[in-house]
Amino acid sequence: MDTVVRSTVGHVIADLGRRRTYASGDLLFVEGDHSHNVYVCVEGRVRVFLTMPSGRELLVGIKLPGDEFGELSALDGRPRSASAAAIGPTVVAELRAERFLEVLIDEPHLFVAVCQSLSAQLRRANDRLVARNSNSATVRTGRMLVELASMMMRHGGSSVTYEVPITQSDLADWIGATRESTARALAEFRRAGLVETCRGRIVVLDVLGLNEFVSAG
Amino acid sequence: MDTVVRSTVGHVIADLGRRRTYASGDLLFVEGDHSHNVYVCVEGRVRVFLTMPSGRELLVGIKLPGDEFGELSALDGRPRSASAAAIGPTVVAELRAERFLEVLIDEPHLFVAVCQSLSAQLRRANDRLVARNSNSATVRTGRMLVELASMMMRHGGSSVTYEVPITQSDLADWIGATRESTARALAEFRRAGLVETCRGRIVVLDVLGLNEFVSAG
DNA sequence: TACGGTCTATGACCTACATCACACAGTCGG
DNA sequence: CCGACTGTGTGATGTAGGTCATAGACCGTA
Repeated sequence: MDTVVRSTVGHVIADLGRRRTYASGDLLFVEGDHSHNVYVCVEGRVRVFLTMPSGRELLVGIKLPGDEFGELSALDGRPRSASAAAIGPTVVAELRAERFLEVLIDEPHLFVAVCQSLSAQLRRANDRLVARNSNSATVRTGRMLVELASMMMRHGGSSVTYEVPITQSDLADWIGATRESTARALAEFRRAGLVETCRGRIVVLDVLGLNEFVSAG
Repeated sequence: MDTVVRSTVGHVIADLGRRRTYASGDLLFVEGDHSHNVYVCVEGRVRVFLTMPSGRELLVGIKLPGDEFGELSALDGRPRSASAAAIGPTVVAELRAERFLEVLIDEPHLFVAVCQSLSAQLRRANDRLVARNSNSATVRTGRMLVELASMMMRHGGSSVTYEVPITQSDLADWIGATRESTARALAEFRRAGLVETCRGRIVVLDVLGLNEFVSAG
């Protein structure tokens, strides 16, 4: 039920919006921009991230096909609070804020869906705030890996092991740690036989085990 | 304009809701609760906070008269993501989620306001995430003090110096640091002649100076 | 006015992590 | 096949800030 409603928002944007294609790494918008379009991911993946003064990035979400993003600026008209970039070749649908709002006003049930999406993001942000303050870098690394593995699962990963296509630098940026700390955490997981690492990707051999590992201590 | 719209949401809740009075420290709801009421602060102040595994708290917002809160659970029906407690004697209006949603569906422009409120919270959460990763405890302490002083200003503080009625433990919990770190930061500010400290309150002698202090380095 | 509770202040550690530094392994273009 | 580049793996070292310990100030209350 929930997903039906949510996908409807995506569908509306997909139906009314203009298709756009991006190559890997292309930026859809950048933190501070005064653009107010709203997007839905149609094909591929989009990463939404904050840039810290140090220049490092901090992942706030990965958008998969059907997920909408960029609503914040569309809703309140303020500058972009985050940047968005394509992970691999990606197709999105782009809709102007004015049109988006018109549709929402016409269809209050879509408004509920949008609010729920915002709520989910807010809950997630709070979780991360707590995680950052209470978990070690190792635990955060493991948690993020489990999360990414689950995401792969959701999107057609069928094997028992999950290949997460990501560099250690990205992973580090995303959990708010250094590349080195992340590498050390991965080394720990590797020694425990939970993951394998190679250039550009991490293979989670035992998702449950990894989850256990970072839950217990 | 923005505030007019926002206050309307508050007014609706205040008009339709049931008045409730709380004493200092009383809990309105607790993280994990399955209640779904939405609130507006009518008189006094409410602090909304997360509880970390360590038992420490983390402030996510202070609600002043006119501010609504508790919308998340009302909107998505999920358990409370945070706890809310009265700071000093407080009056709020409480409205059932179902009624709240009915009104929103009837009045789409209120929906926009709610979305904007959620957006603002999300932006704020992101800011804190970045702050936590890039600023020292001292800087965060100072920033929070400046913010609290401004809040006092907004609410009738008229003098050049601002008395922030808060214990160091609370301040520490709110910025995600220990009481000791916060005390040391305050000692630094005190030596610089920017603040004075006494039992249960901090007097900001020079808001601009403090702001400068934590902005520059 | 003596006592328990709460708040402030500060010193002495000690760990988690960032920083720096370097070596090595894929991958790509010429 | 050979640099150049990008990614990985790990040691050495520094440090911010957490933890622990202690002491004094302030406040309510019996």
